[in-house]
Amino acid sequence: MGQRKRGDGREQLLETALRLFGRDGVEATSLQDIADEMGVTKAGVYYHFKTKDEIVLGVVEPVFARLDAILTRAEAHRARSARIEEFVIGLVDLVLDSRIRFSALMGDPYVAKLIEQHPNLITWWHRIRMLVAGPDPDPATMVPLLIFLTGLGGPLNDPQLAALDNAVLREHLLESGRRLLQLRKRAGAATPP
Amino acid sequence: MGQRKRGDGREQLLETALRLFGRDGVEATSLQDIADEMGVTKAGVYYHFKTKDEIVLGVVEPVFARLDAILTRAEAHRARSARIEEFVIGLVDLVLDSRIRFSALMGDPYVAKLIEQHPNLITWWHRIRMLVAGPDPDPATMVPLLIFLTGLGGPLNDPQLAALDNAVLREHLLESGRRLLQLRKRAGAATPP
DNA sequence: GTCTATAGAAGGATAGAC
DNA sequence: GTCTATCCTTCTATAGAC
Repeated sequence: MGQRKRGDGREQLLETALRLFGRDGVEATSLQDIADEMGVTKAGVYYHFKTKDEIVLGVVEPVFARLDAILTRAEAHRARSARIEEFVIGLVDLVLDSRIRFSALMGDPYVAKLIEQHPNLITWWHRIRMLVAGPDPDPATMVPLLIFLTGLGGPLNDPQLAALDNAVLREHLLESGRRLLQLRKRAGAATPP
Repeated sequence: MGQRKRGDGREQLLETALRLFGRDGVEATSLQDIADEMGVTKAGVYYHFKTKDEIVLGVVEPVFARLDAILTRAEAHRARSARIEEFVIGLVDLVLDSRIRFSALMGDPYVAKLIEQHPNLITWWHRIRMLVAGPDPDPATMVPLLIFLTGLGGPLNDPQLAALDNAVLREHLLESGRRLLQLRKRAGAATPP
């Protein structure tokens, strides 16, 4: 008890912030904008968060938490191709779930600088690198990987594609990932001998 | 005569602005920042451009001009695959030439809003769409295209990859584009009967 | 938990001297 | 073509009442 489940002020604020960050960019979104959108005043926002950076971190951290879970699951596989496939699937689902353009947020300069200042948030990139490219990454692997990672958010910015059914969009994103990283259609079950 | 060739104030300013925009994002780059970087004052900047938007347009327009040329060349081909191949090659070269991360700038929210206000700049997207996907675009074509377009800038943000030789990086970018858009290795000359 | 009020810095933009 | 000086707005952030 003592724990409200929804509209929990803080949670609602983070949702609002995420929406505005995704639409206008972090730098262009002022605390005033967030306050207006929620129908409160700026001081009301400062009750929940001491600084703007704290809000941005609050928005970004859940994404990294899921990324961490995805990596842990992928790293458990023995075969490299299975690891990559698991990673791609997890990433696509992450992007689809938090539709608020994953990579637009991740590509945001404001967020990038914040991440640089938080060593524990930098680690995820090393882990992805290791997972996909191994200890000695070569450009032939890294270039497609980075295009996929950076490009994943692109289709969601297009109104027509964003309107697509989640399942349909998911298949197309997965197919693109498979093509880029050269995975066969299915790692496990399919095509029996 | 009467036309200075370099350090032409205006040109030098645009170069500086492009560098800062690419590094920190447009919104986070103030006219003060640009002035400081050039060793002049804010008012000095305002002599060359009446508003910040004018500077951003000045930075963006050359890119669109080249994009326009690329599209015109690609549209001249009869076969669809040849059109796409020509487009991919042109785009990769554009990104490599103006290394200042093409898609980071294009993905910038500030730039996006400016473009929306300039009808003649919106056209390019319709042309690409038509070129690659035809009059009735389907998701199976659009999703990979958007991933490629959005993701092209990714590798250039990675210090290790950005340090690569232009020719090497070019080949990897082209290969990624071919995989995503499913082009065979060469459209014309190669593999004779 | 939300408000009013305000401080203090930084932003875009202009006027006018040199 | 560049400067000083200034204006107005908006920004982050804080203090203190309700």
